[in-house]
Amino acid sequence: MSLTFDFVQPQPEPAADRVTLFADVILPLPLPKLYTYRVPFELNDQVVIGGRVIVQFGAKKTLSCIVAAVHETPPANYQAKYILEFIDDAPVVTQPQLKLFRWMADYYLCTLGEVINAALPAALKLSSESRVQLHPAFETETNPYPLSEQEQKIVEALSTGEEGKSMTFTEIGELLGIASFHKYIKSLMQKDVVFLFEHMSDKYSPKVVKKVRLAHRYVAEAALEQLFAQLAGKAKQLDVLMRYLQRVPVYQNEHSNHKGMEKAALTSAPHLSPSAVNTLIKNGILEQFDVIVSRFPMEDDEVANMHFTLSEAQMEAHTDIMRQFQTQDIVLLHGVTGAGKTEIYIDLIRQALESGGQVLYLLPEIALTAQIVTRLMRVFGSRLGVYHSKFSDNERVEVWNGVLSGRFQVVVGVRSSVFLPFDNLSLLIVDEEHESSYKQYDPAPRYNAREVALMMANFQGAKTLLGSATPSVETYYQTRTGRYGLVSLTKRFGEAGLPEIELVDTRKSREQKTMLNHFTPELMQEMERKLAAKEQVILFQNRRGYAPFINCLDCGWIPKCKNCAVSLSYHKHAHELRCHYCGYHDRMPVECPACGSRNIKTVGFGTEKLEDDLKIMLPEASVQRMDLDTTRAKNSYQQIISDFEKQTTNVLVGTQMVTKGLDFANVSLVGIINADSIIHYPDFRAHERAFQMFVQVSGRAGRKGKKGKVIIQTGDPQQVIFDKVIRNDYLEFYEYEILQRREHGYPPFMRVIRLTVKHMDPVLAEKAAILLTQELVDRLGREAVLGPEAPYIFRIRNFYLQEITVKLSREHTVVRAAKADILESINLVRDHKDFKQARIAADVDPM
DNA sequence: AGCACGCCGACT
DNA sequence: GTCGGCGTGCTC
Repeated sequence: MSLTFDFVQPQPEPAADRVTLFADVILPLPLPKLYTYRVPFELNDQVVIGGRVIVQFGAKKTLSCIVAAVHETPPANYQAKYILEFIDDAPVVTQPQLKLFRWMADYYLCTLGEVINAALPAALKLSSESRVQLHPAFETETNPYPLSEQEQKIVEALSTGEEGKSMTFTEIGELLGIASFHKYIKSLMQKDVVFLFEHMSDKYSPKVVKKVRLAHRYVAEAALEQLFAQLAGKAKQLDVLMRYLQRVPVYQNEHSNHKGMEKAALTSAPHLSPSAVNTLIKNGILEQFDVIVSRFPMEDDEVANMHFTLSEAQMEAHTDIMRQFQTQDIVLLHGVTGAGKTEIYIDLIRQALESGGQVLYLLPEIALTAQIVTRLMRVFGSRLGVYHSKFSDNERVEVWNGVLSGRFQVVVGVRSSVFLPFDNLSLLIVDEEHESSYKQYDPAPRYNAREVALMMANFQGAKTLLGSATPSVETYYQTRTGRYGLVSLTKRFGEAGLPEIELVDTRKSREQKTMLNHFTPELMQEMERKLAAKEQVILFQNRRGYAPFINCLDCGWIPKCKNCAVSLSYHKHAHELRCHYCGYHDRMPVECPACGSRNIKTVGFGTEKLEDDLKIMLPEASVQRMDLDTTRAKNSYQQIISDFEKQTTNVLVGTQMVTKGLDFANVSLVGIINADSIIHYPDFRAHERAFQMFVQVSGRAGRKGKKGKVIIQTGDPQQVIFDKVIRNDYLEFYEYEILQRREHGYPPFMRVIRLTVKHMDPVLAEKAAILLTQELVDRLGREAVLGPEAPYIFRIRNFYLQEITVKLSREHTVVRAAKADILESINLVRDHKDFKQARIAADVDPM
């Protein structure tokens, strides 16, 4: 039910001997502290910690917020306002959540309001909107003021329909078809024709299905016979009626009529006339009624508890994990791609459920596919909730409420599912734990879901299994220190051997002029061979668009984004130049705006160009591209995957999206088109990321017994990292990388906090950053602070950037004290009169 | 985050 | 002379 309500008036002053309660509320705003409101005495028993209340904040705003605490201490320096309304009689945010959210705000240097804002599905955040209603005293006949045509329209709309009808501003805008209608409302208010009031509404609306059933008086057999006689000659209506009786056995069981059937099953049936259905309803033969249904329809647990057997290696790993859980809260399952980690997870989840606890299974967004959901559904049936970013708000609220009510005991979800109201978590699984997409980069809270989930597991006493074929250096280090357990699964499931990896030197090919567009002859030949054998190919290129920039060959002109310090990428399909940082786009010029030349060339290449080239070079093959641009729509991602699965497409070209979790049995070749751009990235994690990407994408080659092949194109095959990729030697990579980290003082040995100063004015950005650095150095010491420095892309969305990196020892007390110092320094700069417009963001553990 | 209060340019 | 720009401060 969509609950709507208007505000109650503030309560009168309570008598002195009565208990006066105050509630500290979390406003969904980036404010550093909680605000204290007074509970109207009559409603004392309605305050619920974790429940939503409505308050007036400032002169105009009415907001819904969460009660964080209730107490009897009146604020010393100000008069608390009254809470206007209580929405929930049970917590929407539970105590364990509040504890976790506080930890998040603290750890990630943001406000509780920001955490709440990210946590609550938008549909749980009430919005206030102004509504317009006809003044009760208004009558058209007695109205002394003349009304304009537009005003007349508004009055008409408000007086049609039931008494006291109201409209929102948006509705009025739609009615008049113009944006600037406020003047008419203002004028109508002055003439006492309408008045305004504030109205809050829950945005969640349950899903309703229209059903039909036979009107009661026809249910008896005799009455039915009579009805048939009555409808004789009305063939279409009789058809509908027959179909209804076929589906609902009214003859055999009169009670079955009560539930009826879905109206859509009649109106959209191929041989039935929708208008005949409506005629039957109009004539009172069928009656229509609404039923509230779940957005996650689940027949029953028939499908559930499907069993499968683990392989011997999986069994062993499973036993080992359970054994380690006896002494260890966190275990890393290091299993090569295709080793069958998912079956182990499923078995552990089943076990956890049997003991009565909740389970959270975290996956990166691109790995949470229909494949995995279907698989889990078959085992866990209606106990499984799915939390995905492409879900609508209403769907998210249903998952949220389902966890609260206990309907969903297992949730498989993406990053944001760490916000769900678990209170009895017994198992946490973080698959692909090394994934950087677990980290939210912008806006605040800049949290890492893996770390938040680990903290939640810690608070609730749950065991955690981290899974990866290429664990993050930080996580693997913890297994070395003994803080995490370790289980390794090194054999691929079902006899599939590891792919053969070949390095191909693009520099040599270029010198010999044997390159075919961006393909070496080796890769080209291999592709042709595989396609001839009716096998599939995946090509990985970590850059979308057609070309990263275009260039006038006569005057050297390169189009740049007007908001950011980057060149514009050329997107051929849209025939546009686009900025990948702010979304700015412009038509592709026919001639150079600087010199008028038509001699404009594209430079470099992205997925779109590869796709284009391949369509010409391999005319027989069907080529599909998978990147941010081709997967924006809700189902396009799934469509691309299923086309590839069905082998409608032979070659899949894509960005990082193709590296994750896709299991295609027929892929025998993976090509990495430009390995160098991934390795040479100005960041301490560049090698780790490169290693992970290469190994993950290689894992796409060869499954179900077929040995796959991987071709890596590089200008420098001698780089150390390749050697480890080729031998798929994670350990060796780790040993090499951990030395670098120790030597240069990076995680896991040191903790990094990145501060970014943004300002529209480049000079002020730099000055603010220098001041911030000075403050930090004063508090933390010179050696802890690096920068300030303008990043490689020094301007984004018209803001000039400056970065400061703080490195801290990992000791808890040090970090805690340092964070207080950092906050103090930031506030100092913020309060400085010259830097009022500077924006400062802190990113704890950046990735 | 909004929104109000407060000081400097282009208009009736 | 005013209307309105957005810069700064506050919201229990």
